[in-house]
Amino acid sequence: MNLKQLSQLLELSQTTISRALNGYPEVSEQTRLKVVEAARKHGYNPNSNARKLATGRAGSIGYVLPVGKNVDLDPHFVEFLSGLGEHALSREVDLSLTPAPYERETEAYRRIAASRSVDGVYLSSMRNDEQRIGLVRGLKIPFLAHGRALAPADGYACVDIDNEGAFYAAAQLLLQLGHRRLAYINGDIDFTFAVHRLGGVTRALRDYGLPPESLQHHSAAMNEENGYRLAMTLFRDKDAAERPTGLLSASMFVTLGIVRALDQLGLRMPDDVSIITHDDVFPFLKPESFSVPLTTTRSSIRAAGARICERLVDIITGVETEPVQEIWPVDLIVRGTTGPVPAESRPVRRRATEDAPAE
Amino acid sequence: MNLKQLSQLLELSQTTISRALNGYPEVSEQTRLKVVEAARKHGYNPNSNARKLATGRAGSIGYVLPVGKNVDLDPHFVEFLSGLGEHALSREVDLSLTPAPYERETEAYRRIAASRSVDGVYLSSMRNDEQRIGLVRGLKIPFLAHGRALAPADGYACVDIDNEGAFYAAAQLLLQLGHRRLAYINGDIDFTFAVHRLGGVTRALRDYGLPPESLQHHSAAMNEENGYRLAMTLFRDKDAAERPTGLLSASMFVTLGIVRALDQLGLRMPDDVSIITHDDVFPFLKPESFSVPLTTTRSSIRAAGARICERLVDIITGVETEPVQEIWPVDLIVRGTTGPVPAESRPVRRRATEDAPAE
DNA sequence: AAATCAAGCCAAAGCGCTTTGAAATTGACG
DNA sequence: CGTCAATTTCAAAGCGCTTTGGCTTGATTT
Repeated sequence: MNLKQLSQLLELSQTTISRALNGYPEVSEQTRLKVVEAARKHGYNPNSNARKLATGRAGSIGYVLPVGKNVDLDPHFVEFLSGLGEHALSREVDLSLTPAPYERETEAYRRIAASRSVDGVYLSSMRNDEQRIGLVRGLKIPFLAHGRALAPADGYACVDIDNEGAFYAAAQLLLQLGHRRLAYINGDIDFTFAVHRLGGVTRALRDYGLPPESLQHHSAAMNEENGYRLAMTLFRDKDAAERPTGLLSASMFVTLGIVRALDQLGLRMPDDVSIITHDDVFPFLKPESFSVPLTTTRSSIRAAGARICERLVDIITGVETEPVQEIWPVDLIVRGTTGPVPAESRPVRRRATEDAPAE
Repeated sequence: MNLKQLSQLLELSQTTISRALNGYPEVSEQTRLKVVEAARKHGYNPNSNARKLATGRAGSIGYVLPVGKNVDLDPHFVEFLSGLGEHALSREVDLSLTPAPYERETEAYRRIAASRSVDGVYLSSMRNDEQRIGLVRGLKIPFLAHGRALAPADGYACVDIDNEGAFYAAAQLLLQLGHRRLAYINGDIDFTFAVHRLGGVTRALRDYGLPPESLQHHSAAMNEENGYRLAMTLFRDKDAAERPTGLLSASMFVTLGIVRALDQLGLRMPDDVSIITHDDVFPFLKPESFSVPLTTTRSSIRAAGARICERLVDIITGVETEPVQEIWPVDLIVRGTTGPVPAESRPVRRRATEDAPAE
């Protein structure tokens, strides 16, 4: 059943039917009711492709899905999607995923732009050498970034969490607890979130008068395996006086690996090592799900998904005009994996004030 | 730049351009080259909506994304998507996600069907009271199921793994190792995969002459929390003679919880308890990532995603006509969490043959 | 009673592509 | 040189919707 058939059935013009169904005022309430009723009864649904062609609006937002034999999507993507989907529902938009290998991303965006198959896109997993912002802007696709680029620094719309502040706070807590030998198992440093987080940690060190080299920093994909491997290099065969006492971890999957390594080495949290982990909020694995409940920096990626959908629709519909950079604060939640530095590891004091911040 | 403009530029008809670009034989190789070159140079890409309208083909496959405040997408969905996306790339199709709360699923499929926004859909998370197969068949949307329904038993196309066989094999191994007090922490029994798996376990018990009641069976959403909670009810305050010695787990997240509980209770794998876990293959958490490497039943959900894309496209294009039910075998991989039943738990033998299968 | 106006409806022109059926061009051949 | 078939190109008719601009009404104003 299409518009023409329905119009013949009701002995009304296609115009009137279309207007009645789309809520235009030029049609009497009486006819509208009749039309709506008939449409429902005969199961009429407008052909979305015809509508898209006529209006130029796609009614969907796009995402270029990175694929490849060795490309792993972020496991938190399901949570992000849940949030996005929940909001998309209320705005009646669909989500269109265009798969593309990293090397052919540009091409994918060009096709999306030229084919007008979506009204806007969101970008995520921002990299240090981010090219996409300039690209999609040039292609005139409305867009919203999840995360920030290093350059351009502003002038584009984004939603991001305060990664710098979060890890500043986390490092600060460790320092306040007396820890001086810190390590950070970071995510892939090609991504800006990892750079920002590292920046937060080093700023905290600086504030405490510690040189940046005092931090043992490792960068790798955020999975259990790397957590285990890097924790092993940090702690195996090290005696209490030299190994780190405060450890920052980029994700709970990483921390799973760290915990396995510590167990194996007979090190305990927080007695031997204090750990703070970033938690994107993942219902299948919670910070309480660890032998010792994790102290975390927490920010719901699901909420971010919902917000990104909301704002992207606003940008598309012209409700939001100025490019706002929305930075969310991150909670630091103290649970069981943080505690005072172990006695035998306390730095030898020369002056009584050495433990205090440098300023 | 649209088709008309390009045709004027080249002083050729729109017909010829369209044919040249789409590889029809009615155009000389010489003109085709000229056209393709000009299209590339001027960045011409056909408007996808116009094309969809004209051809009736959407060039995308659809999925109804379950959303809701308390709805959690399966974390393995990212892996499934990776596989799907990888194959979608080679077939040049996009993936369209239509969010819908569970109660309004039917409506979503109806809209998809009437609006012709996708060429076909795949269904997943098949439930016992599955309605969707009849629905989409009635709506004449080409479809492929990931997983099987209980009814109808056949007559529809699907890709599934041999859940029954996998858990038969797993239970059998435990029985062969002498375990007689088995427990199974299953996924939500509303889903058919959980029913099939339970069926496999009970069949194995039957083959060994054990009554179905001898299995302690728990069903719950597959996350760490439930794994911990249910393992606690199984093992806490139970002495060695009454607690289960063989345990089956529906997912690695569940097993994380089980392991935490066992650690806390001071029970060891495999000395006190043998465990077999189902592994969908998740790069962020591998069976080797446990203090004791997990014995698993393994089947790559990523491979399933790729295969489902492949077959769905075949179904849409008419290459596949008969509804094939494709059931993949599942590997049983023995690692460290399985071993012989502990001595003190061995059943008192009355006859020497009691350990052998009943048949 | 004529003039004005708003309300309600309609015909028709797009949107940008594919595809049908016919026309023009070419080359081969008697 | 005319004929026929094969090759290459084209004009035009859709695909199913939205939207512009105009046409009828019947009511209200002057």
